[in-house]
Amino acid sequence: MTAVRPRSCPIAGTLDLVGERWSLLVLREVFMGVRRYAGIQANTGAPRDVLAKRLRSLEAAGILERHRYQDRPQRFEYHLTAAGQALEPVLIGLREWGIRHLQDPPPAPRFVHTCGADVRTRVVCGECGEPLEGGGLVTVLEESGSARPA
Amino acid sequence: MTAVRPRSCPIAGTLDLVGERWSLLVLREVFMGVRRYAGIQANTGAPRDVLAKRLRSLEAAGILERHRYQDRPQRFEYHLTAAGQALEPVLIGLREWGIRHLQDPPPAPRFVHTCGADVRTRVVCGECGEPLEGGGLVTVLEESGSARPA
DNA sequence: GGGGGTGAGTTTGTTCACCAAACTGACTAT
DNA sequence: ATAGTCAGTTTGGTGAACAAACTCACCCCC
Repeated sequence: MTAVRPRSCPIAGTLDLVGERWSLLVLREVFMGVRRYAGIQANTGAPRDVLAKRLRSLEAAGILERHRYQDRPQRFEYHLTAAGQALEPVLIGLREWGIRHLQDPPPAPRFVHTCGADVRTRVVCGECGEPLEGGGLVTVLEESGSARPA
Repeated sequence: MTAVRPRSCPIAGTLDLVGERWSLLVLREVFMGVRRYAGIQANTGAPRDVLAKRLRSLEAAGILERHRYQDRPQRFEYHLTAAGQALEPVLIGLREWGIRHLQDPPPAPRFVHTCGADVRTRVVCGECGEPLEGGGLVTVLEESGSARPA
């Protein structure tokens, strides 16, 4: 029996925070400017109790901030923190993949540059900035020091 | 009561395929060159039955392909299709976010350029290629035609 | 002041997926 | 013959998700 030693890696860590069923859809809405409970609930379809729980956990993770915009009754808006904003490439990556690879791509909310064109993600070398189009990428396993081609 | 009309969008569609708890971790392993059941199970920690289910659904989604590498007993390896390869920016985006924003970032498997440097994602304009560093991005809601700043 | 509506949840009861652990079947190694 | 591996499948229990109803604090309008 091979020992089960789940890799602790930043991908897993990030998914612990935003990898649950509704979290990224909640973030999609906030990115689109829908900041209040009712709108997020209507546009995602998340059950109300689950949505409340997700909003709390995204807040606890430092991804959303809750701002009171009225007292009596207290009402809140959810805003992205800097860390939340930094999830934009993930959402855009998911969107881009869906547009290209889903069997029957649904209409896509557009994320557009100020010049009017759609944005897209690109994987680049962190140092020289050169784009990697599938090739030239190697994964290195830290624990063993061995490298294998992707 | 606001009517619940879940947005059908490519982000949601993509998450229907890879948004479940273990799917992206399975893909991480395959990207890292771990292609067999036992290795994927050990490195992700996914329960065996759930892993079997996820491998089937990723195969059905056209993201993985099952290749028989021996008969008697039949044994399989899981390989990325072109569509699966195209999820690379999402994984790299999650990894990059984790490295920068997790409270206590775990050691990261490296995704390196052939020049030896870590890769990263960049959001660029699909047309002019100009990088967008947080600014200059607008979300357009197709259904209403209204635009709001992100 | 009574009736209807909204916004943001919480409560309730059921169903379902996840989970760990045990089991299977076909093999290999000693 | 015994033990071990690989790739699952089966089993039974538990927690989470789910839909629907309910709550609470308001506002509006007649």
